[in-house]
Amino acid sequence: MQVQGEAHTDALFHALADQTRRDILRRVLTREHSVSELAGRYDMSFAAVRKHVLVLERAGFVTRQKRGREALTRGRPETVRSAALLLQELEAQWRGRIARIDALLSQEDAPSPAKQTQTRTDHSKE
Amino acid sequence: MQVQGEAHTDALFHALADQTRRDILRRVLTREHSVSELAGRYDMSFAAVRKHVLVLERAGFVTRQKRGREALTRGRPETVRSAALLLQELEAQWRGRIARIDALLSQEDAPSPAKQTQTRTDHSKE
DNA sequence: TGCATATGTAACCATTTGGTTCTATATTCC
DNA sequence: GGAATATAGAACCAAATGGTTACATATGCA
Repeated sequence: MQVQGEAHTDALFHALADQTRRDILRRVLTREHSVSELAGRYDMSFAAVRKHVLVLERAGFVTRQKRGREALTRGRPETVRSAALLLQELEAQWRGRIARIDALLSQEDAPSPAKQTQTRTDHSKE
Repeated sequence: MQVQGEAHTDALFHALADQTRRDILRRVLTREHSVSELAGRYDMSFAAVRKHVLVLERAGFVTRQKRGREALTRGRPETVRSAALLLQELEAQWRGRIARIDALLSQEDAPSPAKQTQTRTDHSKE
């Protein structure tokens, strides 16, 4: 259970909001790559690719481990899963709304006690 | 079935990479809100909130519908789900790797032809 | 030892982002 | 009609982003 905080969530989705980084992440989830090996795949400098890897690392999507003169990068599937869970919670938010609507409807079907139905309710806050 | 393209995926995750936008999205998934109603909740100008809503709209997370003088914003759960699916595909990428490793291992268990086994692969963590 | 490779880091630059204020337009209501 | 409300949009600004080049350091190897 992590609770990581909103700033970390920002970092998570920011890291995913770039095609190159998503591509790197795909590769390193499949197997380890050194930065220069990754850099060879893209039409940009080594330094640019290294920065992308850093962004992924700060977000927790990859870990790096020095191995001789190279630094091997590998993806962390747990972090991918945690991001997926965040989105599933968002979906749940919506389902909650549907559930509330259903509840209201079945309440109407029922013999309805003297309860003044008052469906407006204006939840101006929350 | 969408296939939306990488630029759209950038927009999807970029939209999610901001706490205020995630919060707005949660609210409008629960029920419709006008922009000014949303603006009332945050410590920033109406114009700033309106821009956030625009970002969500361009990414396809919300739709807006003019209703008299106000523009009601509501969340689109399909888009949330499609983003969640993208992450699940990433996870699948990783599972594919595991499947390949398993295949290699069971190949070893088998009477193993003259194949030079080469178990390197270094699972240093996990 | 000395050279080639792999990485780390800094300085720099253009563009984008996330906010502001101000102004304009549309709609509701008295 | 005219005031109040809701949205739209422009101009502006500081900070972050995504790239570059240049240089420094560390490791492997002939």
